[in-house]
Amino acid sequence: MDHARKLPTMTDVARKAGVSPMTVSRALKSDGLVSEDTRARILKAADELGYVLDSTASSLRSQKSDFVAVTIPSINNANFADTVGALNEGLKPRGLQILLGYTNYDMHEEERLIAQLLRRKPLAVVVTGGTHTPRCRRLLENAHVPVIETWDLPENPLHHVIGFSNAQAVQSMVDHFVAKGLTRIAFVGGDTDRDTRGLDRRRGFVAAMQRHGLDATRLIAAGPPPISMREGAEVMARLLDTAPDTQAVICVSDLSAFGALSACQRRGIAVPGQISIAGFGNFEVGAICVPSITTIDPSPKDIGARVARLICRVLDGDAPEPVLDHLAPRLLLRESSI
Amino acid sequence: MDHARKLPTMTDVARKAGVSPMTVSRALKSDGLVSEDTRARILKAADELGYVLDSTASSLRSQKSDFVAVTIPSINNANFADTVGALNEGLKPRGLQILLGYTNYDMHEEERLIAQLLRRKPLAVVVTGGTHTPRCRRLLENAHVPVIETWDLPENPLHHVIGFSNAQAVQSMVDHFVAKGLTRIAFVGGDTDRDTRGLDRRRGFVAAMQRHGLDATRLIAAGPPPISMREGAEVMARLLDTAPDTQAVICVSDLSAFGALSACQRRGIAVPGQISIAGFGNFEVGAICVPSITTIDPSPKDIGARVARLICRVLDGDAPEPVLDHLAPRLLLRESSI
DNA sequence: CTCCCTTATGATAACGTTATCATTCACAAA
DNA sequence: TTTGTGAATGATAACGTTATCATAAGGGAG
Repeated sequence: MDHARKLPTMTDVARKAGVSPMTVSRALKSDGLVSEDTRARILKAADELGYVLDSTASSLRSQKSDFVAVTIPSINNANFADTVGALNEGLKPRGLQILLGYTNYDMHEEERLIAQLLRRKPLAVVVTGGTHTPRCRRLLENAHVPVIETWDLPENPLHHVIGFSNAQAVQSMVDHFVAKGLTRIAFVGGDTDRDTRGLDRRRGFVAAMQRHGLDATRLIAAGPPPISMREGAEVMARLLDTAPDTQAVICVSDLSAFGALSACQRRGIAVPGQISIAGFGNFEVGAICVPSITTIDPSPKDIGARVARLICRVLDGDAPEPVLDHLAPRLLLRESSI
Repeated sequence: MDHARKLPTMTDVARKAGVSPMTVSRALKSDGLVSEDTRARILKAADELGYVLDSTASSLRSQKSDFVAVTIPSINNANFADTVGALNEGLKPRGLQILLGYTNYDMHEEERLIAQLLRRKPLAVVVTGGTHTPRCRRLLENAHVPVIETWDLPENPLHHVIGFSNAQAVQSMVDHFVAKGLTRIAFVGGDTDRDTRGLDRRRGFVAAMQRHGLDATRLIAAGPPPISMREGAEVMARLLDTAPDTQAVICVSDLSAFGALSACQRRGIAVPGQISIAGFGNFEVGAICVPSITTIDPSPKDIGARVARLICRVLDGDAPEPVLDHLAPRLLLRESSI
């Protein structure tokens, strides 16, 4: 491509249409303050020149961007993707553009990313989770921008929160199994502090088991996040070897739960006949597979839609108080558990 | 948050550090032309003020952004997510920022998106697929920016191409089944022109069947894209009712293939005993499920990595000629097919 | 016919940074 | 001593747009 050639500017359009640049600016943003035939002439000139507005200059002069910065742990996770997708849909009518970053489940990467994203002067910042490095918190506080923490209930919220308690959700799953008479329950998930949501789920498991006076030591580490189907299968195989009397397995996500289910199928272990399996996240695979997998639905799209609505409210000057939107994920009982 | 307060600028940092703004600018980008103690003083002042560089102003003045615009059909597709993830990794060392947009498998939405993204003056534009609206093509040509089409082999490339022939890949799958002695083969996929890659796969199926002198009319429409596991299951149920003598099913993606497999399992149909199933994309679910699903691996991460490398080369002034990187997806034979 | 108000347009300056050229100073070579 | 060289820093202007204020033309009320 010819990099050398200079792109046409508003001044070029103005000259061609026989008006001032200011009138071009007004015409392009449908100000209503331009006569119809002038506007038509300008649009025609712009089209013929192949003119494209320079958002950079526009943002600099008007001192406002149309960016919303968003960080998620991984792009390749249907839950977070659903949240971002719904957020994107909700922001589209306003012409807002998402600036997406992946932290790779790493708080320091999040810090680096936030520092980079803040340079664009986003209108709002949406982060996944409520645990951040001190410098990351400082950066966000200094930015004087609305911040929304999601997928979690932080102890010390930075600002707005739209999330749920991961620990509580898993406790409800434990309660359900215990009510069914199961006592030898294992938890499959990560044990590093990288995936804080995963750790919260694990904590919820331990707390609930202890509350019921049950042994909470069947904790199977599955390595660093993301914990995929493959890790779920490997870990389940290990569990079947070391603790074959296990009655139920709660997995940190539906993906690892599906892997666990596959491992059982390969060994001819009946699910839920011999062992019950549950996941987290209501991924599609868990609804379609045979048997379908009991899970907890955190409504990722709902989170995204709510974030979008909150951002719109804030931009309208509404919502002066920090919002705390505490969601309650639903338990979905399916075929994989008795 | 306090929106009113003005954020500190380079001038504020300069005043505090007792230097000129120009020196601050140099110090912040590690120009090497600033003495060590001056730089230290400046960084300290910047930190104390909570200063964050304004990329908008920087881009405007230097007339170059650090954006790479990327459009993909859907955020919630592990294949495209893998490509974007690898692309992101490859661009990170250069400090480039991906500007991501979702076309929702709609060429007109792609056009709208490209028009919006070009306003940021991206350094390069990466699109999925090789079919675009005329205006979209015009926009990209006028932008004087390197364009890379991926996941496809366009007939009339805009510029660079890093992709493969979807039709050819499916033909190799048909050839494999025919070599195994199967003749009554069905294709499950969309029939709208929205998902052009899906249509190409369908065309490849028809062409290969005809080449073998076989009946190519077992084409099962699965509605508009994205075609998910659920649609795969529904369509398979329909196929088992209407054409129970089908020996093999090739699905437009592993997701629909997994849905088809589940439908068979619910009906007690043996896979591959009674019917063989194949997918496309090498999604994780197909590798883990029981039986694992025969598929074609388009190496999404490889595509992303290659795109990143090409962009870096172009930015280095290398690669004056349009690059045509023709990849050859591999056939992965698994348990779901004889 | 004047006055005021509305509508359409223009002139000017400014957003925060950096490209570019200019200057200063120290120090080595002649 | 003069001259040359390089390193460190500063002064100025410019990137393309739009906020703001100013102006001109038209039209109805008095």
